[in-house]
Amino acid sequence: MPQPTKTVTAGAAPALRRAIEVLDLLGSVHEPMAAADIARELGIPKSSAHGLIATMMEYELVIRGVDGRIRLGPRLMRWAGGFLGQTNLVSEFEHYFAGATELDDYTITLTVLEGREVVYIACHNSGQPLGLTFRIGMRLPAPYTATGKAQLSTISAGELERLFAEPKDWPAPLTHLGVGSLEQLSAELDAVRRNGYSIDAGQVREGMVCLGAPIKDHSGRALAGIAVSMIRSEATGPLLEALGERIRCAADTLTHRLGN
Amino acid sequence: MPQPTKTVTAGAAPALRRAIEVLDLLGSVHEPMAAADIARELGIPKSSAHGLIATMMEYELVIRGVDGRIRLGPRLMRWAGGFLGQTNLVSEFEHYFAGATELDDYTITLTVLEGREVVYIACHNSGQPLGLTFRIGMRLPAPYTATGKAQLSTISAGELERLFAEPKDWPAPLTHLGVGSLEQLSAELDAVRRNGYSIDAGQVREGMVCLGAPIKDHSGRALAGIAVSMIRSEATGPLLEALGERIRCAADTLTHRLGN
DNA sequence: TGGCTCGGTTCAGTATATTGAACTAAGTTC
DNA sequence: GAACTTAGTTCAATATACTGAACCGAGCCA
Repeated sequence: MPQPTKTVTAGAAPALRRAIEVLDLLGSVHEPMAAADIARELGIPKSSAHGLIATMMEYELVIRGVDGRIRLGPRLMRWAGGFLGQTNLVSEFEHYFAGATELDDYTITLTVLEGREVVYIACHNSGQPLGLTFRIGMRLPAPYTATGKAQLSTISAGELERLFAEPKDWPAPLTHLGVGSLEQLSAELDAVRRNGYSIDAGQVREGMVCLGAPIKDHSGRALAGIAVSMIRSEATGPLLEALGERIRCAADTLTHRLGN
Repeated sequence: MPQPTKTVTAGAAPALRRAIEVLDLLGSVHEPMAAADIARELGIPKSSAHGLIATMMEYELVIRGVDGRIRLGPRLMRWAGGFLGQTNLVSEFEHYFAGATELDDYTITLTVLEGREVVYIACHNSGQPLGLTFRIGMRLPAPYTATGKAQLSTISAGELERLFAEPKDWPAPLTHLGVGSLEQLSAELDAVRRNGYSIDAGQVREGMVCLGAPIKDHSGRALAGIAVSMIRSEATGPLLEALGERIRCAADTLTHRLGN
């Protein structure tokens, strides 16, 4: 009975799978696409794409612009609102940092891990210019961000390997400091586990330093990550260590408040 | 050939339709559900729900909590980010109101119309307590909100009737001031078209007054709505009129900046 | 403890969703 | 302005996804 091929069981709800692919595609290119382009890009028959997109339009998952091209629709915002409302992560985050006045001058962010990327679900941008304003819904490559490394430090070596073994799995570096190998990443994650907090020193943006820590579920796996960001010139040794402790402590408190 | 029943063509991509229903359901109840509950609630066979949910979990559209119950997953945030990034509505909004310092003390919101509701896609909450903090992803019934009325004022009478003809179509009022009939609403929308801005005086929250205006596309149909909110005691006649003009002017400018 | 309820999972048969091919229409090029 | 390319749409035939029924297993109550 050899059938060990881990084929992705492509035999259930194909319409749904394809719809997901369409939405991912539209989300990754940053402009609308013609229906025929979508079909070509995904390698599905034109007629199938046609029917699928018609149904998706009916529900406003996608909308057709004035030029006839397809773009993401507002229904997606409704679901995102449901996700944010269902998890109390965001409200706990808001509440906690509303009370942490000594961090008021820093930019604080909350993300969830999504594949090889982190997605920002809450942001407190301080007045201080970092060369980057975090926004809800924004995505960045996990291995370069502080929140991403914090979350990756809680998954198993096997899972990590599955995510980042191949060079093609690696997102393009954002600065010349981007890590590039599984060994390097996994050594760094060891350090994260030892210290209790993660560091991104200029891997996302030149001149920006971020410290992150994971919020964990009952099993110890990361549910989300938080980070504090500052400009490089401010990131002196003692302050860095103090803030690292601070963010680790914040993550632990939030982990606890969420019942874990 | 009598087959005039506008049956919702339930013969295309049923898996997708059902997945949408599942996500809507999970988004509307504010807690996780057991798979069997979902099947019962939607009136679909248990086995179908099982297969569907398995596929949805594979893509992290939904996730299974520690108690085995199903909740919305983080993938939805990614799509929302795509939607927000694709439209420059949000960035134009941010940019415009960042420069409008005379409105700094007011709460300003941006919504899109989604069926009978508006969804908040950007919010500037002022310090002033309104008894309600607007949050991204939040939904409110369109006919009670200023942004909703502003957007409804741009659709045809026929469409309006299709949305709100039946009493059962009306969302539950949020305060004792909620409108309740199509006639009343449509008279109010006439006034909105005359004045150029819409008013919600205590229909969303007792003691809160909001003024809204529509951002339009090339055809004159609303693309989004913006509103300014204040507490009732502040909403004196002259100020109200000035702010109404201001928000209408802001909406027109944004309409123009978006190329319409 | 033993029976019962209810959630989750599996599987073969059939109702039906997908698709290849054919067609229209609109833009583009020479 | 005519030929060509390409997007959008339609439809019957068939490959296949959904379903009903049956099977586990855990929790609950008497």
